[in-house]
Amino acid sequence: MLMEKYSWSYEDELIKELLDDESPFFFAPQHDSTTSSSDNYCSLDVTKSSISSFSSWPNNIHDDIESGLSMTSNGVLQSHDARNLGLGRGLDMMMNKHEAKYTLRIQTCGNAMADDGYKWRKYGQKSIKNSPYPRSYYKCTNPRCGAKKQVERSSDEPNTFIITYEGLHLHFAYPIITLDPPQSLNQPNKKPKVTDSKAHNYESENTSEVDESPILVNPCPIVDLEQGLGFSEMGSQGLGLDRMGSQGLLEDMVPLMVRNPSINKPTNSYSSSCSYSSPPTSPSFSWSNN
DNA sequence: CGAATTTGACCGGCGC
DNA sequence: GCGCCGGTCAAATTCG
Repeated sequence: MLMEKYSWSYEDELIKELLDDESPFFFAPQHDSTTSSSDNYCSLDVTKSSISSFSSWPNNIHDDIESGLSMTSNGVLQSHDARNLGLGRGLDMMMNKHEAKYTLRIQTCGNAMADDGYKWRKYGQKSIKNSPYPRSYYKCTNPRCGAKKQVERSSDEPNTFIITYEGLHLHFAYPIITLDPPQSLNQPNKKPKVTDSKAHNYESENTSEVDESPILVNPCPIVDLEQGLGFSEMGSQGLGLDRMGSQGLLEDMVPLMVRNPSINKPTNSYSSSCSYSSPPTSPSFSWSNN
C-alpha cells in the first residue's frame, strides 16, 4: 500500500519535528515573556523506552530524541519562546498497513493552550474503565480526511493528557497519494467542502474544565510534502499553496499553524485569550472533577 | 437559524 | 453464550 510507502517518512518526520525547534507541527501558544504565565505552558518529554518500542527505529534517532528533549532536566521545556509545549512523557507509535497511530502524552501546566492546527469534530465521549476521566473522540472535519484522535487525561497524572492520533490527514497526503486511485483510499471524495480556514481551538479558561484543546501536537499531518508546504505560514502568507497544487486542499486544512506564530497574529493573544480564532474544538471536557 | 457539541443507545470484538 | 468494553452513531440540545 502506498500508505506504507509513506509511512516511514511519516515517522521520520515526526521525530524530526519533535527535535526541531522550528517545527511547525509542535508548537505552543506563544507565551508572552512579560506574562510569566506558568499557567500557559506544558512540558515535553519523550522517553526512549517508549520510542524504542518501534523496532525499526534507528538508534541514533533515539539518542537524538533523548538529547534533544533532555534539554530540560525536569522534562519541561524552557520556553520563553513560543514553543513550550508540554508533552508529558511518552510517545508511542505503531504503524499498520493502513494506519498510523501515535500516542502522545502531553503534560500541561495549567491552562496551557495550543493548537494542533486542525479542526476536529467531537463525535463521542466515553468513560474509561480505570480512569476517573472520560475519553473523547474526535475526527478531522475535513470530509476527505479520516484522521481521528482520542484524548484522555491520565488517571495518575491529571496534568497529563494522552492523545492518540490515528490516521493521516489525507488532505495533506493527497498530492503524494494521488499516485493511486483515490477510491482506494478512505477518502470520502465528497464535494470539496471547504471548512473554514481558520485554526480552531480556544482555551477553556476554567480550571475545572480542561479539554485537549489546550494542547497541541500534531503528528498526523506529517508527511513529506509538508515540509515544503510551510503551511504554518499559509495562514498569513499563503505560501505553500502553489506547492500544494490546487485542489483547495489547503483550504480544507486549518492553516493557522504555527511555526511563526508571531507573524500570524498579535502576539499577545495567544496566551491569554485564545487567539486562534478558533471555535472550541472541544469546549468542555467533563473531567472536571479531581 | 445553522453549526457544533453532548450524551445515551447501539454495535462489534474479545475474554471468560 | 454472555457480558464487558471500546468505539461510533445520531437525536437532542446548546451555542454563536
